[in-house]
Amino acid sequence: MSELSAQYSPHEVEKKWYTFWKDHGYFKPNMKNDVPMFSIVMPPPNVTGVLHVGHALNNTWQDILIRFHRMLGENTLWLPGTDHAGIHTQMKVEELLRSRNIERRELGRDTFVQEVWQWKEKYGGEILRQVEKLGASVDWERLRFTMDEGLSKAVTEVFVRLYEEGLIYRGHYITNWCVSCRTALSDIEVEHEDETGALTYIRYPMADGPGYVTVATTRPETMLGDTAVAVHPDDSRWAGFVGRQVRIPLINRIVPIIADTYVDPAYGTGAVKVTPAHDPNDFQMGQRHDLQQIQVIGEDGTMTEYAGAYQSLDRYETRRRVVKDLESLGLVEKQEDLVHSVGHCEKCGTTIEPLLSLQWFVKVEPLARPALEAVRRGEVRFVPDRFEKIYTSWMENIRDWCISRQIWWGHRIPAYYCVECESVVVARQAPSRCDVCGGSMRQDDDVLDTWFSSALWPFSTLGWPEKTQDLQMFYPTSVLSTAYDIIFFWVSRMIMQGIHFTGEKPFETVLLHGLVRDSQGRKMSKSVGNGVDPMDVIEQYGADALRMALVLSSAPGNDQRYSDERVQAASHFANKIYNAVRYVRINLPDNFVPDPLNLDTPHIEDVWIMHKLNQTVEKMTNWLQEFEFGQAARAIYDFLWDDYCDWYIELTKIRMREEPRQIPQVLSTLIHVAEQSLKLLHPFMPFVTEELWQSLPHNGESIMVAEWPKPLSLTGQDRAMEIVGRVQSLIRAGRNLRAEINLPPGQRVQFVCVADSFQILEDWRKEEHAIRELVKASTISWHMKDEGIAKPRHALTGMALGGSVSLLLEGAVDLEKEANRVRKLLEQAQSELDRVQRQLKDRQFRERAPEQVVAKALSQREEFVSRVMRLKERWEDLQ
RNA sequence: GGGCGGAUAGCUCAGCGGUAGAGCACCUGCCUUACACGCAGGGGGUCACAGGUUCGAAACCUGUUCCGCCCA
Repeated sequence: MSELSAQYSPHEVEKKWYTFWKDHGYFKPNMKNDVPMFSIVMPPPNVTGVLHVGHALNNTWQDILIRFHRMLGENTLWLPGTDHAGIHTQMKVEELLRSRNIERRELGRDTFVQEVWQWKEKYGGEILRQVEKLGASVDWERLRFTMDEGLSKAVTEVFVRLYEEGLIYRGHYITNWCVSCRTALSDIEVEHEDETGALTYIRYPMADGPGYVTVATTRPETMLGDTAVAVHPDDSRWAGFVGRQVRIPLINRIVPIIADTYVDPAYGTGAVKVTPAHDPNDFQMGQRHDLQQIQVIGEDGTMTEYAGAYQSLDRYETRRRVVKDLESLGLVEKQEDLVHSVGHCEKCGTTIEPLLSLQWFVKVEPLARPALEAVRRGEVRFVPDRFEKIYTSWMENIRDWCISRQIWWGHRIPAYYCVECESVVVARQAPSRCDVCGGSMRQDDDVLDTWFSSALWPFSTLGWPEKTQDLQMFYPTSVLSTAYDIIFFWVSRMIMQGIHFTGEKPFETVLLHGLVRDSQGRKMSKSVGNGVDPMDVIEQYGADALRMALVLSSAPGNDQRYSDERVQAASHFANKIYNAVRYVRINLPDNFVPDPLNLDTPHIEDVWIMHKLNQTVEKMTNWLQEFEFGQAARAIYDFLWDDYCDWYIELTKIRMREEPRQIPQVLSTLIHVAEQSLKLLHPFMPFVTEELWQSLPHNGESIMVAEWPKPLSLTGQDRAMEIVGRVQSLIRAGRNLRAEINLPPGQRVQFVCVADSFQILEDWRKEEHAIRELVKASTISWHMKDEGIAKPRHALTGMALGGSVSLLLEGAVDLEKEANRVRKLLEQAQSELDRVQRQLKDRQFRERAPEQVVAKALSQREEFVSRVMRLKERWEDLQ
């Protein structure tokens, strides 16, 4: 990049370094056995997807961890990959085909699946290219896809073993059916939303006498499939009715009245209609009472032949007609508005139809028990830990998992049925003939839930069921970083399958991030159109800025809002450090070789900045280990901007001018601190830090494989902090006085400084040059407080730590105004003094407060006492 | 109905036992040869409410109100 440019432009830089890193193989683990291991498997995004801001945040977090641990010298693996996303991908390709007027069923299964593969090869890499743009330092040689040969083998292996262990079974049960996707879904793929519906009270005439039973329902159309009416056995209102029969109107079926404790007597009339084929609770009642199951709604959401006159009508049309027809028979008692929870398909939003069908299930409870234990014992740790409770309560009430999906794209279920005798074989290899009768075998048409293969991701990607070197080396993985909304879908299932099949937990830490919302706090969504495309942001501000902005406003488990201003601020930060390094380089003679740092007789300013750097190193190392990325980012941001740029660099300008002999020492410190802080910043902003690190004298090929900074041992750092602290305070007070009367920055004026002690006077005078330049003084006269110097009346006086400073300017000072200003300062100081006095007079405080707190109060008292005195004197002088 | 999270400066958020912080926005003055994507200075907050614990509470405990999420 151009030497002269005063502005940092990220684009060419980011592209250049990613290629450099990749070509040098830095993304690969070092495969050393004698160093700690650190591994992450990337949560695989959908192949069909494009990167959203949530991915950007998650991948930034992972990259921070990976780069940090890599710089610590650990054997570090970040494994990338994508997920085949069964239903989603199938829908997408179907849509594409439809635009060419082709229906999936016309093509046939094999051709369609080929189409999807072609689509995947062509477009499926898009999201990975975006991950690259973000700067993710993943090992591309280990890229995996859930439908790769090896991973598919793992899926078959797991299915067969679970089946053999009796943990997978097939049966007719009520499942959540999406009439639009035409497939069964698991319970957690259903999203519940409150909707206003009508509660219809329907009279079922008694079949064996006069009268009727009134039942209430929100789904009147299901009455066509009713096979009983149920009441609570203890409900006295209905005591005489149990065992009698009613006639279901419209369909004219005679059904019994049964007693079941499931019925809530407080709800509706206390009598409920029972539709075993269309409601999960009714299904169970049906099992208990051996009721008939009559399916009146079909897979496509229209009525079946069992719906009589309503056959082929849409389910909602049927609802309207049934109510109308019942009304004309005088059988609708009333309709009430009712807000109730309605299930919707997570993928397409269609209202779920509970339907009786033949599906495969995983018996989850035996798998859940050890998974629950592992978390309870702390082998798997959630960050933040409150999510452990959410995990636990879900796992404790776990229900069986419907895993078959009536689609074509995915892992086909390795179950084979004999065409002749209907025997079932579940096997790793397709059997050629039926064992029982020798008939030919047909494979199950369905595929597995995508989450079934995702559950194996931490070990299938490393080669399981083979005992590969990768599996031995990198499993269990170190951290799984993901959003809290897929704890049930994914995290819990990985823990279950991981423990069951490898005998070990799949990861040590589950690190959870929140949702990235839009600037108004709304969830980003395609339909609202409020989504932010990270690629646009990168285009505008660079990946570093996006990363830094996301990290600065994130905390584990918390939602955050995306804001463009934050990204802007982060890009300004990139520009700031670019210019700081530019300053260093401009001052660097050709072929300058930094001196080894002189830590024996160092300059106070150097010790000060080195100590501040040490503190930053310590804080950041701790915070990164605790996954507090936001805190760590803030620490380096503040250090570089406030301490390094605003103070240290400004001080070096003066020192290099006033004390040319020190130039090599100054430059060496400037370079050292820049280099170390670039390393600290590197996990957050990899590109700009590499660019700048390379442009300074350095050892090694790349900052990304440089060593993570350690605190350097120093001497005299406490004194340096004290002195520089006082100097800063004095300079701020002096500048404040100038601003008070709007002095032009260039105009030099006289200052008088009065110290509370000789020590302080000495300390100030050590930094006399710096003070003079930074307050733009023409001259400064230095005094001790009791010297009895002539006190100039035409002055502005301000308070600093350890003394006071006065600006002398004949004619520019309004004495009355100054007296008022001093009085205000005095009042302030007095009230602060009172507060500390009060505290120190309290015996309880002196006895119970920690030593440091009392010491601090004591020194504050000292400071305020003398400040009050100084201000009093000054005020009297002005009278 | 159960559980969880949030309520702090105009906005977005950090702090989570020792005198209230940042970024942006606002006001004043500056193109001071690293940076105007900047510098210096400034204004602005009974830290939702009510009790309690403590020498000391924005922070810990209890309850209340509002907002959001998850589960049933």
